[in-house]
Amino acid sequence: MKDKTAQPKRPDPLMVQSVAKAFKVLTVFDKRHASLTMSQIAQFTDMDVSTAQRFTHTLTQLGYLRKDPVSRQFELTIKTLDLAYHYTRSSRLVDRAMPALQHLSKETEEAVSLTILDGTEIVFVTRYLSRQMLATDVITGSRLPAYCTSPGRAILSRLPETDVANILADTEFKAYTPSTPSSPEVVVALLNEARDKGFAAAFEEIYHGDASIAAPITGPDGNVIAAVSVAVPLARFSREVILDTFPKLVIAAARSISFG
Amino acid sequence: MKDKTAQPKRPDPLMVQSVAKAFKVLTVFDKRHASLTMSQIAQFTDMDVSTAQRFTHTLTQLGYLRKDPVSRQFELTIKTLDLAYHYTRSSRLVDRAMPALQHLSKETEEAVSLTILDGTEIVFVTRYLSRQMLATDVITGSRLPAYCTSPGRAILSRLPETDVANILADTEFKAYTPSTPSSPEVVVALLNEARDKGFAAAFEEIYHGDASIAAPITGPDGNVIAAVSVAVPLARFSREVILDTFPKLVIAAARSISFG
DNA sequence: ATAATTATTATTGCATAATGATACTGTGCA
DNA sequence: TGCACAGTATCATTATGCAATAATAATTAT
Repeated sequence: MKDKTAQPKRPDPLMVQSVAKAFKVLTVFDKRHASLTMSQIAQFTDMDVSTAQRFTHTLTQLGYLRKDPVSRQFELTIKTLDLAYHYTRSSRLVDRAMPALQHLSKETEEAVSLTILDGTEIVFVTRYLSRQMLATDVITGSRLPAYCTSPGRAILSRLPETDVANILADTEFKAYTPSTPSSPEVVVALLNEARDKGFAAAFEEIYHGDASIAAPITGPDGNVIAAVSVAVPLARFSREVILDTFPKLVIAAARSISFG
Repeated sequence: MKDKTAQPKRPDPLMVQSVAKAFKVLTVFDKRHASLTMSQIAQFTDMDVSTAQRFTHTLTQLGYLRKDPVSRQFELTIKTLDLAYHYTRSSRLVDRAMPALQHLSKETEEAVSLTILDGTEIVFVTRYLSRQMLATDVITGSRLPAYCTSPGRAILSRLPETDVANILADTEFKAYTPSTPSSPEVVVALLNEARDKGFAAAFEEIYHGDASIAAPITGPDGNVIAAVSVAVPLARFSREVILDTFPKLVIAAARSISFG
């Protein structure tokens, strides 16, 4: 660089571009794109082919991708579980939540979860299924929109109003079912109700036939950090029985997990 | 590069060094090191401090690390679950295994797992716990040595002898309990038995009071690709009952999952 | 409270790692 | 058999990532 005043400055000089590219390659793989050729990877990531060659080679050497020698397609490897494992294993929240989640799982015999808010979504950190609820599309790591899930609303109900407004502003409202809340105003009303009652309830807002009850978990400083929830099928419980049975159990679990 | 004959050639010119460094930073976090300062990261990864600064900054921008503003320590974020989620979600094996695992979970009411061999270890891909078995240290992503686990030996029993010899040569034999196999010879004998019977059994080889039964899952070409297992506590079942009850269920599940 | 020490952040010149272009090789198909 | 396309290997170029270091902030010792 000869004349620095004439050259455009790097927007973020600390950013290692190659790392961002590597994750761009890794995150192109999902259920719809389980296996991809190098040309496809280059295409989807908008990289030059020789750049895609270098990153697929590097990620393969590191063990996060593998290449099928016959079809010449790349796919994620089991090593991708390692980071998630270390995250879960090093989480004090998960450690602290285990006994209460197990207890709640035994009490309710339904699907019990610990979830964390991330942006406009909740992420399922820990899940205990039950013999009545094994066939589910929601697994550890699954993300669902916060606005139309009981854990999401449980967490949002304890956030400052400005935070909630920002999150709802960034939220894409989509009618998963006729019961999905359709606007920020509707959600805010539900949040107020959740705050008043100490728990959030959702009936068939994403999946038909599914209901769930969630309560917020707070950290040592009183701020909300997660939610504990129970998912139950409307095929086996009426709305009244759900609202009479589960909230107190979920609230008790959330309280025992909360710090302070 | 002026004179290429004089310059030492890069051992692997396609390798993107920065990506390897980024994963070195990410994988320094585990249960013992849940939170680390930038200086600690530099130390553990053997990097210069300004290099550590760049990579922690980059990984924070990408969302995989977060920095506690008070303690100035970095930790993994929930976004680390994303890759694992995409891996699990895009796995045809997991898709195919789900119904059989759920069925086996209901039949047995014990901890049912799908595991894959990776190097000398098995990795737990999918786990169904039961109300009797909720408190466990083994979660999705956990790794255990193949040589002293029933899924590990189920898989090893179907591998070519040279592969098995190499894996056992690379294995660190450690006496987790008095029942842990102590040498390759002992393991090979157990593998022969597993091959003969079509399933592997392990009694208290890693955890006291734990037993497990596993059967290998084969791919379309007949090669072993995974194992399905059930873990049961010796507190509730005798050795005889375990060996009489579970093998046929696990073998049936493995068979229904196997391709071809 | 202050000084010393340590850690972190910001900045810079430069060497080389990463880039894009492209020649070469391999594969599939009409 | 020839062609089209994908993948691999190589090369000149340059922008990125590097280590050094100054400045700043935080922690520790007095």
